[in-house]
Amino acid sequence: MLQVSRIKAEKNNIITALGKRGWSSDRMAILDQVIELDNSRKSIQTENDSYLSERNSLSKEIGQLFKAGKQDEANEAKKKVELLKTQIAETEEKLGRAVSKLEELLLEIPNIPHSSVPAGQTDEDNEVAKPWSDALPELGSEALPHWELATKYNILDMKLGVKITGAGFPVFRGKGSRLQRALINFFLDEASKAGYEEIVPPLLVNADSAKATGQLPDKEGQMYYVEKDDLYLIPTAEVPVTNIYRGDIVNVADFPIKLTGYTQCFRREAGSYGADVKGLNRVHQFDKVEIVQFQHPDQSYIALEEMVQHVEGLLQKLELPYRILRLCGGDLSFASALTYDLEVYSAAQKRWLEVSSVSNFETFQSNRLKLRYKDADGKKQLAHTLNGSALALARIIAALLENNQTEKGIVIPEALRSYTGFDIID
RNA sequence: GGAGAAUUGGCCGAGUGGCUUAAGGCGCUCGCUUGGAAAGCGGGUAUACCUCAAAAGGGUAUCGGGGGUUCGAAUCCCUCAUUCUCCGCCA
Repeated sequence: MLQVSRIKAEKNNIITALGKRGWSSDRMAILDQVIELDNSRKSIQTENDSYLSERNSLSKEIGQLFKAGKQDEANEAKKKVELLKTQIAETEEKLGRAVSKLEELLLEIPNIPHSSVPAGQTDEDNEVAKPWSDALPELGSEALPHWELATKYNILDMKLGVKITGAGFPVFRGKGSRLQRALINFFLDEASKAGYEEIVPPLLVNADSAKATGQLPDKEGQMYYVEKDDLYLIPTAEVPVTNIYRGDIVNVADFPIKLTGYTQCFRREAGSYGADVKGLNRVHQFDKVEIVQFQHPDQSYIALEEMVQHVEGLLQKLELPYRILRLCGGDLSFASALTYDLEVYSAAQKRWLEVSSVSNFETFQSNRLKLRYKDADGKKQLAHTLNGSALALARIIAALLENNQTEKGIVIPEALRSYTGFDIID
């Protein structure tokens, strides 16, 4: 959520920036609506505060009059307050309406893209920030996609998931299960080495948390919801981990705050079926290690690069061909100012699979979180938040299975062998 | 799940309708004092919003959350949440 003060101060910049996201000039009218509504909100509040102030001083007077035994004067004053109360009820209702309408409008405005974000509408327009310079792996014609390899080696059973739960809930078994666990431990160890504190958060969150990181109201249909307890299953560890600092005022000296967490992630992905989402390409439940940083605004873009490098390091150790995309304005998520997607080449499917998305949200999330720090002058400022997948398992496994298939079986990359305890799946 | 008790500032804690501008203490911080330190003494020490060109100052709200009663609520009522004790169930 953008701050109203920023919309007022930087309206023209914001118009340019939203243009990058493909906003038409009609939609830009919302900015003026916000400014106008905020001005009227202020004048209503000023009015209301003066009524409240009057009521408070009259009430005090009444108390003193009663004590002095001046019943008549006291009753006179009571009548005045009686009138004021009607007035207050009216202005308070107006104020409440203005505040909620303002918030409604603000929730419709996405984050301002960073200056380096390329213009463009769709994923076709994303910029390849770092291409894969070597030759892409070529497999023979007998190469199998991961869902067939999974059956061949009995390490993953999608049909069993259908029986137990429904479509999109994979069941890993045997070496597939071990591989899963190995990757989780590998990713967490690497994050710890990079200075991230490990967190095991709750997998269900309340509405306040979901709202603070932007899942509500924007992506309500994306989350599984437990009605009886009014809780949401997390779509990513970002939600509970980022909310650790909701409402906090931290010390500048605490920056950078670096957290990592492994969780299972649950996404309804309503209405998506077809070849693109076959096997592990898109599932309702998957495992992911997430990295999160809270940063001083001056440092956040340095941190973003560092996070991308961390994820690159993981892919290098797993010996997977990857490329890095800088998302264009149209493909950028609602809350993000700058996002790098890391994609891994899946040799059997002959396509790039997104395995990580690393973003700087600047103050967009922290404004909802109310996460602040005190600057050198003791003034409170919003912190910057960043997060990235490091990494999402399902698609990594898909790529590992496909790219590493040989006649003898699926070869486990060197870096993982101490975690898996075996070097081939056969 | 049932019964009872509780929730006050960074922390402890007083406060049963107007004397609260939330006492007192601890912590933190600044100053005085000192050769230096401790002790002592004095000051400061929540958040959001409004007002003000800015600062200073002023106003409003917040005593777990929400709602209500009242001229007036930390205090009374309703409701929800959380914590503790006991019972039940349980990996």
